[in-house]
Amino acid sequence: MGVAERKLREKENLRTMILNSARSLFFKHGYEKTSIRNIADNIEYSPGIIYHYFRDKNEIFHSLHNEGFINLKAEMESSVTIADPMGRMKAMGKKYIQFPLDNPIIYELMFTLEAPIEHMIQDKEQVWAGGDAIFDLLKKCVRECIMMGYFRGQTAEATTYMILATLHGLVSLKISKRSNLINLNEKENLINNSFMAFSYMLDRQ
Amino acid sequence: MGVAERKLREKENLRTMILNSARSLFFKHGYEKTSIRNIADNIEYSPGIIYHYFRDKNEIFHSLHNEGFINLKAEMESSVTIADPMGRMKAMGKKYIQFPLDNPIIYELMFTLEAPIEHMIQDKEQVWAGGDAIFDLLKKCVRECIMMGYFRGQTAEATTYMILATLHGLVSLKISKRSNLINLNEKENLINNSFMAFSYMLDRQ
DNA sequence: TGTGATATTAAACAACGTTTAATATTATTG
DNA sequence: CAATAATATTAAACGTTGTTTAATATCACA
Repeated sequence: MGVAERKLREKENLRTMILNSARSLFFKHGYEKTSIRNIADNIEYSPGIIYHYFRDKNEIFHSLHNEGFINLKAEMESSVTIADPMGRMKAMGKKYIQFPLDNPIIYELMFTLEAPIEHMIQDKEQVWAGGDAIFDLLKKCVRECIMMGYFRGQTAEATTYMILATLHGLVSLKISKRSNLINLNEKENLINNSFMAFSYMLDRQ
Repeated sequence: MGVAERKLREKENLRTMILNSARSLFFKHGYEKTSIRNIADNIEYSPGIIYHYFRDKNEIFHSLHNEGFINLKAEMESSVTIADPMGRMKAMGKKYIQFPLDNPIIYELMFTLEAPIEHMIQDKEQVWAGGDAIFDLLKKCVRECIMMGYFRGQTAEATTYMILATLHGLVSLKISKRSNLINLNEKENLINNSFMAFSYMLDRQ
């Protein structure tokens, strides 16, 4: 039961406890194997309590997904000081790739799973703040690159989407366990080498 | 003694009926909202029967996933006649992109969802025939491109993985409903324009 | 001290994937 | 043709799941 012990402990923000608990359980056992009951057990409350702090499971996912975007953006912005637009682009690309390698579960929430998006649809939210922030960060950089003669004849938006797609593709094939299954001679550093092959092409002017 | 054969045929029929039913229900209502009971209802059998033809739900997913790879490969191979390697590469890229736009649910099974991969792991299958086939098709083309002076200093495997990642990224952002949410001035033909931006870079020699 | 608001829980609901044991159907043999 | 063996199919149950309900415990304040 654990109720008595729990009451002795400090009862602070339960909402935060739920999120922390959910996050760590998702990390440990994955999304599919973590239930509301597991989360409730973990914080030593009954399952029903979670619905006083979140409308449904999707809202938990949506919260963690937002959190992820804040962290990813911060990572990428650490390269903002690089003056050369193409150099900055590559640096941000590297930062982008590193994020899902360090936080695969959160990244899945941010870019693959339906749950956080479904929550937005139910809420009639039209703006995807997190995704827009990342896209705009890249787009600004692409615009500067175009002014320097890169991506001749291409629009900034299409180019940005293409770059984001490449970065996303590189890591999402890994996260979905596909890259491990492909028959390869050189498995070592596949993502990094592929990013280099991409960088080579980016340099075209 | 054609009895045994007829029995086998009937058995094959029901197996096929289950797959057809599953496929069409997934198309109509999506993966999460289609249950074993729905499939059984659809073919007018009891739910239990499905477990005489498939070990579990993952095996159904795995079967459809294999089917998808056969179709995708056939699509891409229709460009095999193009002599110029880079031209062939771009043509195959276009075919690749079109496939998930026409078959989003199946594509999700092929490259995103865990279920078919989990089935392979349980079966101790080491070889991902479908994925390998697509990768090899691209890799051959990349090798020829390299011989013609493209992708200087890059390995064929890393380059192939990069190209596959880009193609996959372009469509998977769409399938996961992310591309619709990004704030864009030109939503029209986003994927095609982005593929053109990619093609522009491919041409670097 | 008593009352009303709030926090929390226990219990139930319908649906899920899956397994079990029983039954219906078919094939084979005496 | 009848009896038995083999197979195909089902009904019912199990332990989950996310979520809702109504009851209860806890707390702030009159």
